[in-house]
Parts: sequence; structure tokens; C-alpha cells
Amino acid sequence: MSSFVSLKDIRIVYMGTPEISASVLSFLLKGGLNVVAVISNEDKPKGRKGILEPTPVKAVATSFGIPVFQPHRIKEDYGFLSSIDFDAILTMAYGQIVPEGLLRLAKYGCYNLHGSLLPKYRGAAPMQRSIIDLESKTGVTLMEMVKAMDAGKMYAKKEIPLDESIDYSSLSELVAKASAELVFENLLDVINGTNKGEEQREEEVTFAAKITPEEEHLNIHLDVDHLLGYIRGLSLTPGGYFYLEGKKFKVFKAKKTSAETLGGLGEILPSKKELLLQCNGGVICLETVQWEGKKMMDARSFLNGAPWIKGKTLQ
RNA sequence: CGCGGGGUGGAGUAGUCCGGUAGCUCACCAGGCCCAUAACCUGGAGGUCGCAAGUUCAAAUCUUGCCCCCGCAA
Repeated sequence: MSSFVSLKDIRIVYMGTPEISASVLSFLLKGGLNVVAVISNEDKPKGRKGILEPTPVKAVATSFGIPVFQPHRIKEDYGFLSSIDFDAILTMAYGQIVPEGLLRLAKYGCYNLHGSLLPKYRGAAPMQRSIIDLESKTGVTLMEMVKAMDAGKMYAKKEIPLDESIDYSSLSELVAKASAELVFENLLDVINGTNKGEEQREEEVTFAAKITPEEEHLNIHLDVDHLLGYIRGLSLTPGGYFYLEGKKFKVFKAKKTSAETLGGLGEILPSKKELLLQCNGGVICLETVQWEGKKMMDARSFLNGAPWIKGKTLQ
């Protein structure tokens, strides 16, 4: 076992790719964590013009002057790590399975930040699923990386209460902040062996499957509360949608206004200033929407330009 | 050359095909009504119609080039 005096003495290799992982890295670096190298997925062509853009994590690392490695297949290509002097690996949403051989390269272990209260919601989309399932709370877990996905020992957790004001985007921010806190408060103890961790109880394991393209098409038949769960769980990216006049009509934000049935299922109810949608078991007020080809806008603006929507039915 | 939609007062849109007074719903300002109001009525200010060039007596509208935004696909 080691005996680091300060967290800053530990030389860390950070692995991650998307926005949320970049936020975590940013918090960690601002807090003084000693990150000696960053591994991120390959840059991919983005946007309509297919321009190659750096991954969010790469962008942050670069701005801090930290070397970035982007192996095509980490499984076959992690030899570059032998040229780096480091102590431990920390990952958050890297995007590829980390091979066992690489796990063994870290003298003081490999650690992962997972966006749920393990053992619940192992897998790809824990934050979205927690919201979609209408959980009352979720959180972040600092854990040991092992061969099996999200199955290692748990060292520390932070709980985050969920309510109807939290969507995927706002939860991501909370998770990023909590993740960084977990690292600052616990990683030293974990690596020094003071914090032994706790095995996950297999009988409590649940999985958070990736969001499928089909799920992004909101199901108007769902009962109103679960429908709102989907809207929040998918917002702001990728955004759940209905079809209106054959084109996608995304709904980013909505709230329940009554439990009545005032029109046909999926009908936009007549209202001067609000975009009211009849759902199964109640009426919801759409607050932020986007019609295919248009910009995201508040419902009031949309209504100003498209009053004809009243009486139409969303599918 | 991946497919498609779009850029019009502060916001959202109509008008573009078929050239000729820039309309609508809001926001804003003033006045009115009202116990009162985010409601209602009246009046008002605010626009180089993305940029540039071309055609024309005349261009938001037609032609060409460019910039930017958005949905999809990757």
C-alpha cells in the first residue's frame, strides 16, 4: 500500500469523452488535481459539414496544456501509457471498455465515477433512466474499475434528490459537481487504503440501458407523469419529440397543469397564451419546444408564429 | 460535393412560385376602461427584408456568389 500525503502528489491519468466528463475534468483541474495525461475517444466529424471537432474532454485538457491520447481501439492500443509516469487512472464516461491489461498498469488502481447510486443503474444511461423512471433520488458513485461493467467495489457516494424541476441537463451539472467532490474528499483515502470500499450486492443490481432512437419519439399513450419523465430524461439532448404535420416537434420542457381530460389524446387545446397538450390522465403545458428546421424557443413565441397549431393532434 | 428546412422592427411568423403600399400574433410606449389586472379598447414608436453583385422603370420576391442558424444522417 502507498502512503500519499496529499491528493496532489498522486499523478493521475484521466479518461473521458463527452461534455459531462469534461465538466468533471475541469472541476478537478481547477481544484488542483495532478492530471498528467488524458485519454479520450477519437475526434469525430460533427455537424452538417462534417468538420472534425475535438471531444469536450480533449478541449478542456488542451486548454490546461495536458497531453491527450486518442487511441482508436484502447483494447489493442494502450502501449503509449508505458511512456507516462503515473500512479492511478480515473475515468468518467470514456466510451470504450477499458481492457484488463490497462487496468493492471496503474500502480495504485483504476477508479471510475458512475452517475448513479450503485448497484442500481449500472450501464450506459443511468442519469436519463433515473429521471425517466421517476426515481426520487439518484447520485454518483466513486468505484473501483474491474473487468465487468460498473461492478467494482464502491468507495463513496453522493446522493442527489430528483424532482420535476430536474432534467437530464441540469442533473448532468449536479452529477459533474458531485463527482469532483467525491474525488477530492475520498480518492486519497481510497488510494492509501484507508477506505477499503464495499462490494456491490448483486441482488440489488439494476441496469440502465442506452436510450434507443425509438424512445426519443415520445409516446402520447403513456400516462402523463411517465410522459413528463421521458421529456425530462431526454432534455436537452437528444430531446424527446412528437410528430406535428409530419415533422418532428421536440419538447424540452413541460409541466402538468391539470388532471382533467379536455380534448382528444394528443390534441393541442385552445388557449390564448399557453401551449396545452392533452395527455393520458392530464393536461400538460409545453414550455420549451422546437419544430423541425426551427430554433428551440419558448412556447409563447411558437404560439405567436403558429396559432394554427390549436386543435392539431401530436403523434 | 450526404439529405432537407430557414435568415423579414425586440420575439415568433406571413408574403417569395406569379417583381409594384412589408401584413399578423406578441413584446414595448402613451392614453382609455375597470375596485383591479398578466384581461379588454384606442393610438404610437420601431425594419439597410443575412451579406454582396447582377437583371429591371421597379427586387423581400428573379439570377449568381458568400456568411450564418436548425432538423436528419454520419
